[in-house]
Amino acid sequence: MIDVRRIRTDYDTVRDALARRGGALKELEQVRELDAQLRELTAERDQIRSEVNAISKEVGTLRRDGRSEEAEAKQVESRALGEREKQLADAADEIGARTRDLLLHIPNLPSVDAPDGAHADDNVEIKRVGPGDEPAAWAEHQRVPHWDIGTELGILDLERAVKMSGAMFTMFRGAGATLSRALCQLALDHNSDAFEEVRPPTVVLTETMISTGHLPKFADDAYCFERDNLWAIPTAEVPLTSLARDEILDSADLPMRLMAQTACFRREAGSAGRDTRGLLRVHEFDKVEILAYAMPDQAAELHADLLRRAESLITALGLTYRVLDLCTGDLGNSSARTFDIEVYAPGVDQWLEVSSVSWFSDYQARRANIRYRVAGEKGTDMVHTLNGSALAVPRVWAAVVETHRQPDGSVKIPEVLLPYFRGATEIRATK
RNA sequence: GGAGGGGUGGCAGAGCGGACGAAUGCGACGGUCUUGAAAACCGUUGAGGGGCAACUCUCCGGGGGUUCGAAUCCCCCCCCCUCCGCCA
Repeated sequence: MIDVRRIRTDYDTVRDALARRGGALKELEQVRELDAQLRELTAERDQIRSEVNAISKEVGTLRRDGRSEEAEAKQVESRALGEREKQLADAADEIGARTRDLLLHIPNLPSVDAPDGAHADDNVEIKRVGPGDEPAAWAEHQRVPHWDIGTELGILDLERAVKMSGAMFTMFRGAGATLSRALCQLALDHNSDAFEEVRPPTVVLTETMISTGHLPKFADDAYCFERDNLWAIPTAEVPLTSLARDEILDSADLPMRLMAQTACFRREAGSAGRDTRGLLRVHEFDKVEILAYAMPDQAAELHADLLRRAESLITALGLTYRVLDLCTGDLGNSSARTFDIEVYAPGVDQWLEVSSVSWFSDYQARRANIRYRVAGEKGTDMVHTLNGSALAVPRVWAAVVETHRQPDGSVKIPEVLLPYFRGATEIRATK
């Protein structure tokens, strides 16, 4: 949520910032109008409440002194005020609810540093490591799509996954499952120097989904257990961000860094028919997420650190990648600035988004009511939240298998993963 | 799932219709004392909204109700504890 007070006091700046990402100007204007009404109503309501409170005190005194007739008269007076108060309160509640609902639908303001642009084509590539998608850089044996490699080596069983769960569900087998697990473990081990490992619930309440900005706007993208009013998380960002919900953190504990490996569930409602083959787009996948709560002046450095950490994993796996600075038009709803990491998968000849490293400023914190206090100082402020995928399994799995495929059809296991492979150094067909 | 007990400030814990934003204790902070510290003593100490301010409103798990007035009474829900049942 953006701050209503900013809408009140700095409307033009807010409007211009929002305009840069092409969003919700109508809602913004409505919020401004409703907020003005709301303040009038609550001021009047509070005035009446104040009178009622004063009268009630008098009634108490009069009754104690046995002057019940005078008390009676005061009660009648107060009763009349009470009716007016109720009208005002109802009106205020109604407008307050509408304001909040609008506010929940307004995206975050982009950072001044985020490049302008309308869609993905306008994202700015700021870095490229490895040969990229130069055709000459890749050998023939690396030009095999991962689903074929998976079948050849018996490490990917999509057919049976579909039998169990339907299209866009996956199953790794044998060394393929080991690879999946090894990737997660590598990511966790790699960040254990600074991040607390968490194993959160993967099914959460509606309120938890609202905090991160995944509801109410994007309900169609998530799986819902209607009978129990629970949602399957699309990313560990959801529970990890709610971990501190409604809490006031001590500045000494900031930045607070958390990481978690979880399954992630996505309905991919808008993308039927796209990337249907293989592991490029699936309904359930494992991911290691890294996340931080910070004070505003710590945020920039943390954002850079999260990106560095995500990059170094990709580098360690020997993959080619590029980093994009997302333009205002392509920014996620809650984000102020996002860097995407895309790895190049030679077998399918595609750049695959494997990590989004985002800074949410205080947008999520305001939704989730997460504040901090500086010891000895008065008052509290909203924290900033940041997060990124350290490693998302299926796409990285695909890129690893395609990149490291050998001329004889086997897949060489990257050195950093060897500790997790029980002595094996390559993946070969078992029969 | 069944029966009973409970949810109050950073923590512990009183209050069960008016003087309660809430006793008391602990903790924390400031001061006195001390070479320094401890102890003792004195004082301060929740969050949020509106208002230039004076000031005012809201919050005692959540929501609704009764009342001139609710932490206190009534209804619904949630959570925690104990016992029983079931169970990876």
